Amino acid sequence: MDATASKAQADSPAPGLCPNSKGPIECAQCRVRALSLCDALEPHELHELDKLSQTLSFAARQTLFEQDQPSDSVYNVTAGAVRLYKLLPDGRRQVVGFALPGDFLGLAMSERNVFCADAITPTTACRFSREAYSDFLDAKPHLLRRLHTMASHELSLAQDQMVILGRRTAEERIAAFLIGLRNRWMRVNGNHVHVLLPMTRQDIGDFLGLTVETVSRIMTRLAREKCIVIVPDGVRLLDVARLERLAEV
Amino acid sequence: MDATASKAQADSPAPGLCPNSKGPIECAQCRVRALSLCDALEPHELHELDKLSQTLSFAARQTLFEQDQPSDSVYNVTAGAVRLYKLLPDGRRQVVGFALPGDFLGLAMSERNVFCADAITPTTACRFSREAYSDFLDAKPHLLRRLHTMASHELSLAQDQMVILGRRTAEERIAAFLIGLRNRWMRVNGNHVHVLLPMTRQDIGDFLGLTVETVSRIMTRLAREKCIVIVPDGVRLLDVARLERLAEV
DNA sequence: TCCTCACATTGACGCAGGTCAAGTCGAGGT
DNA sequence: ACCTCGACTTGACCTGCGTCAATGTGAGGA
Repeated sequence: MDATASKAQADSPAPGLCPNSKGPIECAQCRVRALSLCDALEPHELHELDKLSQTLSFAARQTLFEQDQPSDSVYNVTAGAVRLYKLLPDGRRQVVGFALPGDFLGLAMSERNVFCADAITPTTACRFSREAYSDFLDAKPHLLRRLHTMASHELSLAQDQMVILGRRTAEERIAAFLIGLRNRWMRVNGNHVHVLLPMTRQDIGDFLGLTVETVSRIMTRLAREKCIVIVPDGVRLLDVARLERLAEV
Repeated sequence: MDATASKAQADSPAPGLCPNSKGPIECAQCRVRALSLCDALEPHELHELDKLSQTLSFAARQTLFEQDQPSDSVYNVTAGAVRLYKLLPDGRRQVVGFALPGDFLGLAMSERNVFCADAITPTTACRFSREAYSDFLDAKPHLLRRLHTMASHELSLAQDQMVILGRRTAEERIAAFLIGLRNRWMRVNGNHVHVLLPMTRQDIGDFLGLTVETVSRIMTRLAREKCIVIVPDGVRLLDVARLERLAEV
């Protein structure tokens, strides 16, 4: 995850990005292609795409883009983890999602970003200018179709999250979060029980509509009840069946 | 709103629809066209669309479609109001949205419905078979683009709702709901202060993650504080500025 | 090696909103 | 005119989670 390149960048919200100007990785060799939008493309199209994209590295905490700013780019996350959140005027925060490798940021199709995005861990992403991306889409209706399918899927996930936030207890929220994240990591690294949690408890709380303290208490309780084990970089799931029962849609 | 036709139908979840088989209204004359997906079409395309669609009437409480059932149709609501909701196994309910005239149901692009939809008031809607609709889309990339823009917008609204559910007080939720609904009705009927509430308090509660009692109490309080007036079919907004401050972002 | 600082955990206590229980009101049916 | 039934309101009480405060922990820096 290219720590040295990331290290060179300021740990500030100022976007001091570090273009690798299309380093060693070509779209055709991309590790996360099968997970992402680009999977809809033919080899010759991937080559076109190569020329439009730029590989960037972000240090932990570095901003990809900020809410309400003009949205001039779209991104495909290739490594690391990104948190997406909205801020209220008084500082309350709602995390609307976490982007993992293979996830696409730029479904929004609006002039300005509707949320902030910043790297949780050192992260690499493919950047496309919105203009080039839009032209490319116009030329490839099947890509647009795939994009629309992805947006529909996102919408459905957002609605599931509405159920979680509106109608579930703290314990159910944590269970749903762990199961959901496990299923997403499985696509990336295949692991069924070891769930990486690169985000802080605060991030989890802001995603689930809970406080840090509640997240911590519930996780401790689940651990005490032998449902999970808390490990340095995440949790190991012991009783997946019980968690799934709690998370049950 | 064709009460007699609706009346003939069972007040049950069984879909006993009443096709008007394209009665008096042609797409070109449709009152809600400017608000809806179809606005992206040329006159000759509207004529094509006519042949694919079917106008249906639904009685209050009648089901348009149910969660997890195969999704064989998409709808464009032309009159009335529809509630969209998800059910948890234990009966808890989360309303994920309300569809008003001009709204499109069928962005989901999935094999099965991801939520239930039923009419709140007598409702009319244009129905398209998903197959015909999908073929039509394939032939009209600009329509797909418009659809994708709509889906993106929906996604953004769903994320706003996540903020409401995760990080706002009961009073702020009600204020945001009233302001949001006012803005939507304005597009339909132009009224700035009279907000129709065809849905029950229970529906509002299930949308905002509150109980009926809390919805009722907060509305009474806002009325006592001369912020709104509760009228038989909805509310009249007296202090829009204050509501907007409460609802802020 | 020790210091620092952000993150995490834990405990004591408070309150917004949930729960339970009466009413009130109004539209439809007979 | 009366009855019914669902929607709405209101009050009294309770509780899950938030708040506040103290403490633990471990990675990075001097």
